[in-house]
Amino acid sequence: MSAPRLKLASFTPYRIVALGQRMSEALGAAYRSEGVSIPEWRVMAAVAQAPSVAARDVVAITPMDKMAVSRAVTALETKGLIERERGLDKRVSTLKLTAKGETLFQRIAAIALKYEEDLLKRLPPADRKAFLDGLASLELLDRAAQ
Amino acid sequence: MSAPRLKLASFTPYRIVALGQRMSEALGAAYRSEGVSIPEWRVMAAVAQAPSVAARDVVAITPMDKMAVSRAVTALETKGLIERERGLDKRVSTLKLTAKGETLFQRIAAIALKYEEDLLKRLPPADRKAFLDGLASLELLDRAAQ
DNA sequence: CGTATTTAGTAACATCTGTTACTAACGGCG
DNA sequence: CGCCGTTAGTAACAGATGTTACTAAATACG
Repeated sequence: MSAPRLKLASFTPYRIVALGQRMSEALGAAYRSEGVSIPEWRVMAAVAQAPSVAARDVVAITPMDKMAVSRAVTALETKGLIERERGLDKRVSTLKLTAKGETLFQRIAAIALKYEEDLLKRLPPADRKAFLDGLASLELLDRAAQ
Repeated sequence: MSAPRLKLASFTPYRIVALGQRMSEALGAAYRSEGVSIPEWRVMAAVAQAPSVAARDVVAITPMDKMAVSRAVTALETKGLIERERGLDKRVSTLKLTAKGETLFQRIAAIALKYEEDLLKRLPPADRKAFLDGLASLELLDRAAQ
């Protein structure tokens, strides 16, 4: 077989990245209109799903480095959406959403979940399962790769 | 049914974005070591697959805005990887890879294609097809959405 | 204990990216 | 031809992001 020539439109990693960017863009409208940036939204989501985590845990859970998390937390605190509490270990602060933050999170989450639902709903159930399974496999493989 | 609580790890758009980022990261090593940035690489790929395109076409083909393309083209020209040729319409320059650029492109493309192959190879053929079909559907749906 | 190493988080700087507004060139049409 | 709207590309600024190095606190261990 001839040397396959790389075409962007059929290069899987590129397609996934591009799709992800467009989804980010589409969802971004939901939280940008609420005055929340992407990294801030990620931190909110991470904290919402596991209250009282530390910033370091957010780094472990999300694809953000610790500086990005630090900045997002500072911004969220300024906006009154998140609280830090210093614990025994004086280096770490545990994070949780304020009431205001929780309300905002729920509002954005509802939009996000609806978006996901609309997207998946149009794939026939069998295809949907196949796709999600494939996604899971790639997540593992990619994580394993070098 | 209860209000589904958003969890990052099971939120499809997030998973796709995160996977894309990790793939970008993994592939990024290939061209960063050659002194080429992501936007530059995208421009090279776009030009390689359709020589003599104009910058505006690159904008149409890739998820980059015209400023990003402009900067990448300037950088690539400085590095001697790409050439511009002013045509009849003096506003547009057609782009093509130099010999050096072509060589570099092929070297990076080989790594990229190998990466893709390794990734897909581990999905059973049926699953692979299902996944790629699903991906295609989502690309369409997302494009159609609002 | 007390010194050495590690860890959580941030400050400060450099670089990259997005936005707005501009210039030059083209095309339409009176 | 000559004005007007449009298009390709870039300059210049603002804001976001990555990188390096630092501080403070905790742990390791002789």
